[in-house]
Amino acid sequence: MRKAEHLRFAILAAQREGNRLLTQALKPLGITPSQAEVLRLLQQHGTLSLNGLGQLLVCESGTNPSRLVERAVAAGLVERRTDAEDRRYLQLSLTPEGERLATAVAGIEEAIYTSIDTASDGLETDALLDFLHKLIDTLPAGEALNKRLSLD
Amino acid sequence: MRKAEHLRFAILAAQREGNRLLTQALKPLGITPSQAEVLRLLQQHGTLSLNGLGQLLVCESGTNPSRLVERAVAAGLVERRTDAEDRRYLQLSLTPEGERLATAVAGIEEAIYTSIDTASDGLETDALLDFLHKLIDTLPAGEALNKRLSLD
DNA sequence: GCGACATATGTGTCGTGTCATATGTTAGCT
DNA sequence: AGCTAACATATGACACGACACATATGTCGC
Repeated sequence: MRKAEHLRFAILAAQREGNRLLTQALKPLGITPSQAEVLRLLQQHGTLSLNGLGQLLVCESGTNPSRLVERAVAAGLVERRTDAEDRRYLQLSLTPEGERLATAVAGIEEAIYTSIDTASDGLETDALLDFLHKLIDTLPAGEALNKRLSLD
Repeated sequence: MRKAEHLRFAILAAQREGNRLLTQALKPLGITPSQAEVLRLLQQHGTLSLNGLGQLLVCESGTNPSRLVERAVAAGLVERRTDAEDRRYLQLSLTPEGERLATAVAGIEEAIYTSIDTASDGLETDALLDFLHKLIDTLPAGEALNKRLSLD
């Protein structure tokens, strides 16, 4: 197998298994990885429009978070109001319950990052990031990631 | 943003955008990335059972490729016969049309690998592979990948 | 041969992810 | 004001991805 193919499948496998593990870890909270990302972004940014949220989401089509948010609203985690100034926009914000879950999510993510740190111990992670950014920087998910990096 | 989090999202973004690009590239053939993986595996291995196929699939739940294969059969790309020796097993193989598409897929993958080569030019890709394998080796998708590496 | 167990495959359900398209809202031009 | 373009959001359709559970077939001990 040529190296590029090996890399492609290794990235695919890492993403898929990471998502699976995160799904398990979040199951006690009753939410999915995508929903967790929504909660964390709203916690960090306070209020966002649907479009604004979409531009920060890596996990989901930034082009279409309608249904993702719809489920979060149905679960009582997110409030959705139309902006009085410009009725095209939604104002999304966390409910107290959403706030509580967002904090729980942060703890779970911490544990995951610790195990990533272990796996990358002694490795030149900057080179990996360079490589990945070369692949994604011009594409929507890469732009979402870069936007988040610049806001942190 | 801490580095582990950055890595997590970069891998997620790379997978998501790679899949999106591959979806576009495969659209003229009328198949999806997952179906393409099925065709390529059957082309390389001749005949596989559903379970055997699942153990080699990275892209899809190896635990349940029934419906993935079902769609490929419906599209006339794969033949599905029950094994006469042990009627629990299926024997999956490509139709001539499936064979033709599998070869077309191989060409498309070549183009992708060339662009991955460009992005990884001058980088220590072995370190990246080490890192990814540390993350996935004990998990199903990692085992599928390792099995494929050992068969190539 | 019979019954418990294991294995292979299928199905139901839910949540993504993606694209195309529809609807509602505002801004800008004349 | 009226028309049109741009923008934000919603919806329909289809394929994955994951999990739980159901069905069918084979194996092994008795």
